[in-house]
Amino acid sequence: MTNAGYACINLTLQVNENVITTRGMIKKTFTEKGVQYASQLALQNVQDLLKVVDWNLAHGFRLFRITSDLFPWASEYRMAELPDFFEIRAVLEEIGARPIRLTCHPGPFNHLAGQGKTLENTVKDLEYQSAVFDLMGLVPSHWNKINIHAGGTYGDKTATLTRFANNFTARLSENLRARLTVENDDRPNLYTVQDLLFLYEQIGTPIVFDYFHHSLNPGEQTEEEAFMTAYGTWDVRPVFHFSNSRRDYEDPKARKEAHADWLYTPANTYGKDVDIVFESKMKELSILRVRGEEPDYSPKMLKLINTAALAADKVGTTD
DNA sequence: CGGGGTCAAGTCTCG
DNA sequence: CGAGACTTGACCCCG
Repeated sequence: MTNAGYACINLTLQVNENVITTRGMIKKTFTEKGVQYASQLALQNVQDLLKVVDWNLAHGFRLFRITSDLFPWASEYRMAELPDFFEIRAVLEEIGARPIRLTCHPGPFNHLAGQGKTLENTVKDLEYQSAVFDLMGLVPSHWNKINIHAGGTYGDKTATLTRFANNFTARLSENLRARLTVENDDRPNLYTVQDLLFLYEQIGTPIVFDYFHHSLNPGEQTEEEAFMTAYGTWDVRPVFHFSNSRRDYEDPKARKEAHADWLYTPANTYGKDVDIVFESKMKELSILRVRGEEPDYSPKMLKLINTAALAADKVGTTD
């Protein structure tokens, strides 16, 4: 079976009930208010994450990518020193016990092949993500993937991926190593699925196949070939990413890398069982629409949907 | 209290 | 050579 999931934000809860999991602050505020305030925000974030997870279960979603911004300024303290740590941990444990596959996708600043401070920051950020999963009580495996891009090429893909592999082995904890995956990039100078196969051979990191990125940066492989290459690197059911092009379906002037608000084409899974995170801007609503399960929208939601739907409707009528 | 300018991090691309 | 983008806009100040 294929589970459908989406990334980070539940629009239904956000718009109607102000449920958000990414409360943060700018540097100035952190300097002024410190870990005390970070703790408050983190507690509210995890409490809201529990609501989102429960909403997902109530609506048939058993896959969800959590935000990597649950803990503001996480690199500047250890979670255990937060004033609200015990309460936060209790909520995380509750989340981890729910029957849903949780993943995360740390930011574009993570470069495991980087050097100096770049590498230090990367290790810190990735270890923090892994520690969150540990606190949730999740057994370390690719089931709960921590997925990143390989990062820049520094002018030499092979040398860079070799550095990535060395740092992976030398610098990361066992639990993090068990969770880390890499994803193919959308730009021709960055990494294709075929490029990333090198990493799999070196250190066994599975490849997250992103259909849309592949279409923009296919390398030598067809979609089916890249899909199968990535599929072969997994030791549990894979998680792949899917979205449609905003330029092709909603706005001819959009950047070619932009994701569409809605979903327009099915993902071909080539007869395999894979879970898919749909990276459409309208989040869970786009999946409900494909399923033909349009809920009764609140006036606030209708306003949001009408804004997003404009481009989509245009495509429909000019076809 | 709503709107707009601004915001940690690395690298690459585009204008 | 600076802005914008990336997996996700939210924070904070000012009028």
